[in-house]
Amino acid sequence: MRSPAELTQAFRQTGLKVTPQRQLLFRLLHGNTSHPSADVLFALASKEMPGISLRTVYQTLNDLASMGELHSIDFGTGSARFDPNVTDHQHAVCNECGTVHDVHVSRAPKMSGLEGFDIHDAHIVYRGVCADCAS
Amino acid sequence: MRSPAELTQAFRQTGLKVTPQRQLLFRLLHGNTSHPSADVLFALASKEMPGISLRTVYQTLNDLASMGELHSIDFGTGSARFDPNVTDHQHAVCNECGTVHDVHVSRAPKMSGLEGFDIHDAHIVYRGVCADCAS
DNA sequence: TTGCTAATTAGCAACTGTTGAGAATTAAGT
DNA sequence: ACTTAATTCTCAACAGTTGCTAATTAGCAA
Ligand SMILES: [Mn+2]
Ligand SMILES: [Mn+2]
Ligand SMILES: [Zn+2]
Ligand SMILES: [Zn+2]
Repeated sequence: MRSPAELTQAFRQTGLKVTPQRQLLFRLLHGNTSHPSADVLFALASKEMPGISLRTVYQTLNDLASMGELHSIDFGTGSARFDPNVTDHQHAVCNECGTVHDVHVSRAPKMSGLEGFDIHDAHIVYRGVCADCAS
Repeated sequence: MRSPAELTQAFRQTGLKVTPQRQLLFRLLHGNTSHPSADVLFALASKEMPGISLRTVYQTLNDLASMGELHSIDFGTGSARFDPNVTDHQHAVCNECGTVHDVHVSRAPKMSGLEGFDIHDAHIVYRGVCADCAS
């Protein structure tokens, strides 16, 4: 995801308005590696801007996602997680605390057993126990 | 997933009863490679047994899953998909028609960027367009 | 075969995460 | 400042799944 300043330009160029609510979310998301849910972002945003609506949070997240600034990922944990890091990487999910960590694989694994399937994307999810929870 | 006959034994040994509803679901699931949702199974079951409850379908699926006979997989398509094939394999999901295909990878891909994470499971989801939808 | 009892079923309400709709507000170009 | 389309907020609706409970039933034992 680009910086709040760059996003401001991008939004205006697309005909989208830049509101205080959106600016706040730009700030909360930029460089955020915690893969927050909409709920968590709503809680964070509410601290700085009481009265902000959860609907607005969803709306902004959806806007960012459809602009390709954000990925919405469903790990099956009940709610979608949002990732401002749209560079190629994979994830490790802790079964104990639910945290999502960024990981990398050396090379995209080749698959077999399916002819003629045009792969657009491959996503690996590792599940297990993170270092913090192991102790 | 084991055969309906074997599941009958396994259920009784666990103190679970084997009802006509469950036997029907055993049959519908055994060897099924379509990764059906609860809804689809409910529709199939309803043809043979009108009046069967969606609740019962969920209950049986949950029982099978907690016995390890079935995997419940969330591909983010709105509803969980159930897979009676519990051997190690991966999946390819078509963005057009939503079908889920079984695929295999030659070797489990090593991840980097995270120390001390105890990996219990790695699941790869390939997304793209299947051969049928490409034409 | 019959009876007992705990498990199961069906039906429906409740729940969670997310989206739809619409009136009031506001960004931003003129 | 004025205009207007976009946005916000509120609240209802939605989908998938689970909780609850009275009525039914499987499976065991007598
Ligand atoms: Mn990430
Ligand atoms: Mn499969
Ligand atoms: Zn952990
Ligand atoms: Zn397809």
